[in-house]
Amino acid sequence: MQMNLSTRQLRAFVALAEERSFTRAAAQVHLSQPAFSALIRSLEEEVGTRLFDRTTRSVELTAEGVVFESSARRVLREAQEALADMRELAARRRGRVSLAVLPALAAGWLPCVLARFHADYPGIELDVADVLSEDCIERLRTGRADLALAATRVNTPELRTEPFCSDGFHLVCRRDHPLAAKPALRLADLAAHPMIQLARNSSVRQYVEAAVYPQQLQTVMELDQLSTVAGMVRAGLGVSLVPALTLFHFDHPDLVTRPLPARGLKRQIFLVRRRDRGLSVAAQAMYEHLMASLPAAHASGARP
Amino acid sequence: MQMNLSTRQLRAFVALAEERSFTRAAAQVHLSQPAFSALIRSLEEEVGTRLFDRTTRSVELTAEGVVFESSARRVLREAQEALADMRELAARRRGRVSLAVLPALAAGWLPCVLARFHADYPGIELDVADVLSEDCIERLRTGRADLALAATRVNTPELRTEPFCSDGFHLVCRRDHPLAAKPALRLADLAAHPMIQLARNSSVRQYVEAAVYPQQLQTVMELDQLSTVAGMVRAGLGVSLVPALTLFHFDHPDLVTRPLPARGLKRQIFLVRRRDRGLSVAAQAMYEHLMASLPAAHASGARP
DNA sequence: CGATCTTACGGGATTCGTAAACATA
DNA sequence: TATGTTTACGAATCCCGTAAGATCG
Repeated sequence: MQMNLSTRQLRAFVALAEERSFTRAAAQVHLSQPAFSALIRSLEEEVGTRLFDRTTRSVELTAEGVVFESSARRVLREAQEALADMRELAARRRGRVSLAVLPALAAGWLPCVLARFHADYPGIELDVADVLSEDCIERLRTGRADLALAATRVNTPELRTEPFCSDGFHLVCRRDHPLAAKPALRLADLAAHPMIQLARNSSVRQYVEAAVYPQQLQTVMELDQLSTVAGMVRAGLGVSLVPALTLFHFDHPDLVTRPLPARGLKRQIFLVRRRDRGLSVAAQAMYEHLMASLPAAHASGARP
Repeated sequence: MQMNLSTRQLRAFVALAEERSFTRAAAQVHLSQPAFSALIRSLEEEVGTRLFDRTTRSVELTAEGVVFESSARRVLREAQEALADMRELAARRRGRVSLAVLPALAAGWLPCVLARFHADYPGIELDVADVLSEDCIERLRTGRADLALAATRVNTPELRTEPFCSDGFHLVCRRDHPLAAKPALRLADLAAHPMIQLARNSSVRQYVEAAVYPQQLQTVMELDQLSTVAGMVRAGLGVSLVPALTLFHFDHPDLVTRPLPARGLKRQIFLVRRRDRGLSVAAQAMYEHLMASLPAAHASGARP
């Protein structure tokens, strides 16, 4: 009892039920009248009974046709809606993208980028998690994120990593600090000065420690939030070393930021995605948009 | 943006979503694998986007495919249900017939007929109105009845009448009445005896009056219900003249029923239906069943 | 007789299955 | 290399439109 039914048959049926004329209904569905007649006949065979009583002068629904009409209209409408929904997704007029982005990028660089994305695709919902690298990866793994911008390279069978941008480090100190005016600033110059550091599990800290190794820095304090770091530096407790993308935190008249030579100390930002499944249409649009919006190599960070 | 979508495509989609393998899904829908592949491709083109991420090793729904799946399943299910319902109607396993039948037929003859009909088509609902001829016709005209068995011939552009059966008349009297034993009973013999009559708007009364015209009968009483007539006759108030199909009302030891000669006094029962619309499948089945169950010409009426 | 549905039929597009090519683990 | 999907292609089928036929008012 394998049946087949097409929306064309249903459209023809509905048209005929409305027009009560093969000729007019055929025109409505852009078919010759005999072809239309055959279409109705095929539907009646499928259904197993006559749906219309036709004489040369009048066309009327049979009792069975009346019963079928409501079903036919409902099925047709739902099919059309389903298809229209899919086409909206395909046309990127609707959809949803979930991002997991390092807080530094999320606060400084991302807002303008997403604003432009939203202007291009106003119907696509955005879900941004501004979390540390580790959490970014976890969200990707559990499917809560489509794309992640994180600082850790992941090479598992399920995740795919590609370089996104690199981020030079800058010294942050008070305007009156000796290093603020030193001509050729180098990493080694920092050893003599007390440092305000970020927490050990932050990617920034790991980059810094790796860069000076085996040398060690004088850590006067460990903090979680960069805005707190800014306050401490302003208070003269020490200097700090942060990626260029986070410099907007230190945009203050009392503070000076000075770039360090990129070689040796440069953190890499990666774009990570799942390997097993492709990107949704919306996520693909986001991917392309992100790739076209790479932050300037040594940018001082866009302000929100 | 004229779209077309067939249940075959939806079945293929659902099969592939379940099986996650073109080969297995193709087998499930009885298609060669390449043909199946083309079917999926056609659906994806219709929808406007990829629905499956396929590598040679794995087939998975895309994000869009996941969205489509629920719609596809719903549309497919509703289409199948609609078609199954129609086939049940066509197979006469379900349906509904509305009859309008003269009370005489409805009480005496119809029950056995409908019992057999119901045994043949247990899924078809029956709606019987046991009303007088006039009402039968009215129900037909307003669409509340599919078929009517009435005593009046109707020849309008909307109704079609065909003879169904004829019904001879019988005298009903008490066993001790003079007419009970009269050898050759004739219509003229009744003139001398007081009659219990039915109401003037009943078809029986009209037949009787027409048959004796221009002669007149002695009307001692007019009643609406035959069972009341039976009581009156038993009480010795008079005799009565009723169609054979109603004789079951007079099945009593004190009463005698005697047939009158059929010529001159015989009422015709007609089967009436609408002219504009055909019969539903169920009504057609009923029509054929009724035609095959014609009451015996001079039957004394089947007992319920 | 006229308007309208059905049947007949030839041409063209679609779809099928087999076989070969291609891709990934 | 083996499994499984896509491509290639000839054949069968289906579907369309034109033209002729049938039917009811």
